[in-house]
Amino acid sequence: MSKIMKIDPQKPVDLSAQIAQAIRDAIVSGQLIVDERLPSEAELADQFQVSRPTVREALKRLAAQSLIRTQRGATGGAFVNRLSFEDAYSQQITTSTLLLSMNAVDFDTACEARYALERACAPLSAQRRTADQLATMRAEIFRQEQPGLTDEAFCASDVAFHRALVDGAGNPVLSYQLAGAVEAMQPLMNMITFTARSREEIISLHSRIVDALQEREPDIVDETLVKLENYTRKLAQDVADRRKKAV
Amino acid sequence: MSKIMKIDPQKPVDLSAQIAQAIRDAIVSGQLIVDERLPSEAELADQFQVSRPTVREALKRLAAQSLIRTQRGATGGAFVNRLSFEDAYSQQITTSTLLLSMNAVDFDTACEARYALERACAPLSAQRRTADQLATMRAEIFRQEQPGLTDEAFCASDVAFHRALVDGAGNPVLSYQLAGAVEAMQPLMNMITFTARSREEIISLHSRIVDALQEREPDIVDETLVKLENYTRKLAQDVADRRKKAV
DNA sequence: AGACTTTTAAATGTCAGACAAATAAAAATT
DNA sequence: AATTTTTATTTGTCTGACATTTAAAAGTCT
Repeated sequence: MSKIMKIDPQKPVDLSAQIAQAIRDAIVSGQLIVDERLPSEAELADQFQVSRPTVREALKRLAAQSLIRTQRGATGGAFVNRLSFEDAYSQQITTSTLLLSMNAVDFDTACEARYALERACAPLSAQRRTADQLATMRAEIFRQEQPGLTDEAFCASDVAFHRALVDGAGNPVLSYQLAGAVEAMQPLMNMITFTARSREEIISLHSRIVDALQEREPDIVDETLVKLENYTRKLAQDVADRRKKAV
Repeated sequence: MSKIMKIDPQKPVDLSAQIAQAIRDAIVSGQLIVDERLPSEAELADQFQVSRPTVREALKRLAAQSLIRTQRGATGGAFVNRLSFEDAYSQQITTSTLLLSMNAVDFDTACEARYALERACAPLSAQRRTADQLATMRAEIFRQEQPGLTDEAFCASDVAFHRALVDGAGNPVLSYQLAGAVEAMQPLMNMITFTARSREEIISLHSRIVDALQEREPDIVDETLVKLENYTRKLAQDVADRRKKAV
């Protein structure tokens, strides 16, 4: 392999991290292309003048970022992985969720971002939504109406509803970008206890959204999302208030 | 450590990947909290009944996802890492960039998503922008006006301009979410050759945006972003047309 | 007693060497 | 020609050892 990748053993950075960074740089820069095979672990160890276990550790770093996949066998090895929308989606959700919880992001901040971004989809979703997506949204509304549904399941259904709404925009980049925004809020939403009355209100707003999408009326989608945001914020505020009172 | 984490050696998944997943699940679920120390490598090897190198590989997977950080020494070990906005930002940019390039996402799709999301920031940015952010945007406009600036530098300045615009919304979750959208397009934008005339037009639109932000006029920000999107798309289309002609 | 230096112990980082498991391709067999 | 077996190569995992780092403990000096 003629790709130029270097590490500096004098640097106060672990060798495995340096090797991983060098390979990542080669991937990001296009020097290593999708499905291309990397040299074997033994060859990489030679090239970087380190031991094989150190190379393995570097490769595990890359695998954890979905940048490579490995395969055993005669024609095995490490290959540059095509980062799929699915992988990216999943990473996005985990990252967003941790980001919010670890940094104690408050409900209002998260809610504001989520609805701002979701409303950005409204025009495209009104234009491009498919019958399947409408059906998904209606199925989720139906689920939300079921008696005895736990709050957790209600929240999960809410997420599914909004995902279908976002997917209606027919832009995979948008769907990916919004994956975190919508799903990261689930833990925060799980703090809310949804009374029969609040569920009814949310379901009513969901229905209005799906109707407006069907009729291709983005303005109504947008203003209903605003209403939904305000209502959700109020519910969260009620929870916070009740907590203050209980202390 | 009383945290329940299990792996199944019969599963066709690498042991190190399973161990990493078990620890990640414990972090995501809140069982392991920020700054908490994990057991030593030797202890983990005991607990999971694997060798220490296998534990190390698992820990490298987690480190690559910024979920843990390790430290040598008597009181060293692996600690649950607080995922910072900076880390998340950086990951987001890398992921988004690779996603677009590896999946051959076309310019229009990426552009559409980016501007839809950016326009979602307009009302908040108009409301909350600071003098610093305005100054940053004006500095970037000044840079863009400089003669002899390479196209690459022009694109980088464009990114910096739009980042300041997004940061003006004063919502860190929004800034994080949009990091990918704005920066991932840089490689795509780098394909465009900006003539003096096109730069002039872009700079003019940038100026109008920053003026509208200063005057807190979100509608003008919005419609100018639409113009910018259309103009950018046209430039990219011109490049594509020229490529077709050259074949 | 306080400040400074040295030693200690415990952890991660790296290495060498060996064997196991998986896998496709080549060779042998039917 | 189709099927089975063998081969070669790779990754996956292990054992064992040593190096480096680091904070804390112990020792020394003023």
